[in-house]
Amino acid sequence: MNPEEIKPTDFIREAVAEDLKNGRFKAVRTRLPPEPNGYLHIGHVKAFMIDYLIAKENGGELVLRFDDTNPTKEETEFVEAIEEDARWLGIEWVKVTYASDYFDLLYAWAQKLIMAGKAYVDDQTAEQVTANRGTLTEPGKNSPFRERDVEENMDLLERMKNGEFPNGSRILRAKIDMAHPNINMRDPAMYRILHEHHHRTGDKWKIYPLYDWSHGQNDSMEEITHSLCSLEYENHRPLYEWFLEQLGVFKPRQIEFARLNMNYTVMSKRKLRRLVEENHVSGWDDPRMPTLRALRRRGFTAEAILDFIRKVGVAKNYSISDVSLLEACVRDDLNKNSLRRMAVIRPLKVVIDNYPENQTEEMDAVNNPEDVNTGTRKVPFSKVIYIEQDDFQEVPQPKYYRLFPGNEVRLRYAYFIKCTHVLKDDKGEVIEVHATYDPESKGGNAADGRKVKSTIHWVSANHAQEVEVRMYDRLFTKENPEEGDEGFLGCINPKSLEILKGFVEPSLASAKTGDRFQFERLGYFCVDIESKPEKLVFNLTVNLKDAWAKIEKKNG
RNA sequence: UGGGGCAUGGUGCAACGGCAGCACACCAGCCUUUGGAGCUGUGGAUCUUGGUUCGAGUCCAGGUGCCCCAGCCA
Repeated sequence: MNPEEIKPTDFIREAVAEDLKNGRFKAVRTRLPPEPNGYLHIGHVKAFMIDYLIAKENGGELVLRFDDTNPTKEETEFVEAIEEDARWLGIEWVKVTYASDYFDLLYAWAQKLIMAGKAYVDDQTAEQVTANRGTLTEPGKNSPFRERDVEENMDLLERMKNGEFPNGSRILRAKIDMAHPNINMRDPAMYRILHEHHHRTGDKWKIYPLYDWSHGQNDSMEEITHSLCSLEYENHRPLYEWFLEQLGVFKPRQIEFARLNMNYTVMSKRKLRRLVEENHVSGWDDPRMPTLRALRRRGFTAEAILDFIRKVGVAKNYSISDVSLLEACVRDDLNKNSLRRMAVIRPLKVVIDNYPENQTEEMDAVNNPEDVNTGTRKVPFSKVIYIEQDDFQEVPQPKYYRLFPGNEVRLRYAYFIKCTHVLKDDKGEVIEVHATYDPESKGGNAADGRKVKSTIHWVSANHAQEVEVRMYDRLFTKENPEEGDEGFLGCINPKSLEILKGFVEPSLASAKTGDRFQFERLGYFCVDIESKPEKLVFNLTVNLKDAWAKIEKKNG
């Protein structure tokens, strides 16, 4: 599926269509404004797709603009990572720009505002500025420096720029209204002094613009028509528009939507960073993380993620999407598109007593029942096989119809077998199951037409390859990890990673990093980046739906 | 208590004054060489109180609940 096939309708698309119809804008240009200070996660995808698709659907353009106004936090490393992740999603842009590309012009615009008496240099300390801002219910107080004349303001700003003053000693502020009910309008800061090296402009600048003074102006300079952002910027829209009106420049339209939240995970950069830095996960690409690199490593496809984003929709409601919808999307994609293989991840040995000692047969197995074009393969069968521990019960629970003493089941693509007896160790654990097979049932159907209730998967002990299987579960045990006293670190799921040694059929020997398969009756798996030909490593992407697990749960 | 925003099944999103619908989840059945997939079906929602209207989830008024804003972060 191509991203452009995803065409939902929503209030933003309606607004854009209206703007085109009534002539407010003649074409559509949107921008993607990531701050290069972290890796992209699934929450970003929603915003990215809104920006990308709305431009695309309207025959417009998307600009990828890195919001690099804070040199203390941003790094080039993230610029590359973000571009790579966005490309993986299939997003296309007409050009890459940086907020820092516009520092010179922006400075000139600030001077323009000073000349118009709309901005001033404030010498108050940060504490004083805060104290004089007022509160939610009380108005603020004017700064004693608010009425400085134009010449002095121009001179001071120039000297701030040249590095004559230490960090924090002065700021440039817009002159609006200290009594405004919207706190963002109480003479917001435009420039702060920061003697910092910038990843692109080096040491040229000693002052850096703040978001409110940079973003809208950059939008205007690039003639962005629709500046789409999350709900928390709704309070900033009056300021966004004020600057543009004072300047008398091209005025884009800002529209806000609810960002993506998901249960059983955390999305904030700060929290994700803690997970990494405190070693709760192995890194930014640990398959349990919600980052795009992690999801990719885990085996999620871009198509599945895009499908999820489409199904989640766009609205202004604060909402928390269900991670099970994401899982449903990836199952849906992988069901249609992944090759089936047999693997046993919790092995139990089965000896077929009446099968010839040194015989091997090659069984025909379907590669993907959802896509006959993928053909078949051969799977070796012999006297000793492994089956899943779950597929045998010495004393069967109600409704359990897999293997148990006296019961007959089908070995997928092989024979019917019937359990005769078991061998146990000192502790009474079943360590070996014995069975007999029906030679007349080769391929999986009995000559006399009798039926079995269950089909189980298997691998031939002598032919199987031992592999590592990493079973993942949700990183947190609580739907909302942020709530409660212990915080998100207090509800990390101790079983979010389980490393198993399993056996896979021989055809998997040549599997390469990134290859995806369905291990029949278990789930979808992806070859990990740490996999080597002599030691294959598979990650669980998502399990198959498990009807038996539900019955078991109901049974208690 | 100032300002801005949002309230529809369990979750997310539709319905633009005219039979409240879709997806995921849930439940039941059919089918099945994956207890997968597929197919069929059931149940379940308009925050509240008034008003306008032949008719209100939608319009109006009041109430309630939740989210955002007092960084020289974005």
